[in-house]
Amino acid sequence: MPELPEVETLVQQLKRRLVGKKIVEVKIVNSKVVDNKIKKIVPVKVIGVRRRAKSIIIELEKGQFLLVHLRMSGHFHYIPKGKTIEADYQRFIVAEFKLSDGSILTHNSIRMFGSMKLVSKKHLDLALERLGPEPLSREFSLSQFKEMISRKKKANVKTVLLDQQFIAGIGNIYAQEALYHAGIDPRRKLGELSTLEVEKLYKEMRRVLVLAIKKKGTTIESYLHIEGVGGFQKHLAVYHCQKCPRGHRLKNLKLGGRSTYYCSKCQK
DNA sequence: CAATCGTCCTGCGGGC
DNA sequence: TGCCCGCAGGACGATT
Repeated sequence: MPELPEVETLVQQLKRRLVGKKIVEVKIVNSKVVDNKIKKIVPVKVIGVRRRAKSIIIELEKGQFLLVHLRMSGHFHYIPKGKTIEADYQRFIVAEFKLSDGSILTHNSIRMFGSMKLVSKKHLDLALERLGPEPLSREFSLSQFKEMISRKKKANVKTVLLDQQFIAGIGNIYAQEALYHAGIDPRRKLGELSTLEVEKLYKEMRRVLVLAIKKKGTTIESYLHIEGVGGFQKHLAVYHCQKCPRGHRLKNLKLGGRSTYYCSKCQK
């Protein structure tokens, strides 16, 4: 489930492999996931690659952008010139991009949930305008977080962390991890959190995200980055775990329709 | 205003 | 053993 750290990892890796090259050929296998219009604009040069929330933005010449959302199971595979696509990566290909240096980028998706759209600057801005702040941006201060929390007193803390309009890029893994490390029960209402707890949540949320980026994300089930598997799954405290780091048996409940692991002893 | 539900999709695990 | 049901998950709109 690519969330902020997984998408950030992919963006850094894609940037190194795509920027300055041209996409010379496109093969679209699943046009429900990948916009057919991309075929009409090749050859086209890649200007930049960046991230906003869980979206990858590939900037092309002439004010065109590829807006990519991987949802749960999307990934990329890069094949240098002269190599062939390994059998593992031939499965679930939704699109293939041939680059000007002879390399190939495949976009794969198991669940076919994601999307890759060709958009103008205007449509890009429109698609991203409702997103909340980036938790790791310099502008996202503790005082801003406190102010945001004070505006939604009745909402529960875990659901709000998953709300992309509230804060952008956090998903089911990192919401649960941040809450565990902050010692906060996921069912708590925002209005009940003490100043100290809000500060702890702010700090732990950012710490967990930074560490997860350093480890190139969490590989559980299908996530892969371009160079292999992530490493953060070794650091998970609660997500998909039986016991917390202090050895307590974890509880699981549904919150906002999502499975939620937490420790009733460590999280109050 | 907050929470829940349905929708999109397919691999896989559980149960019979 | 084999098959079928239902769950999982992110975003978004509609509904409660």
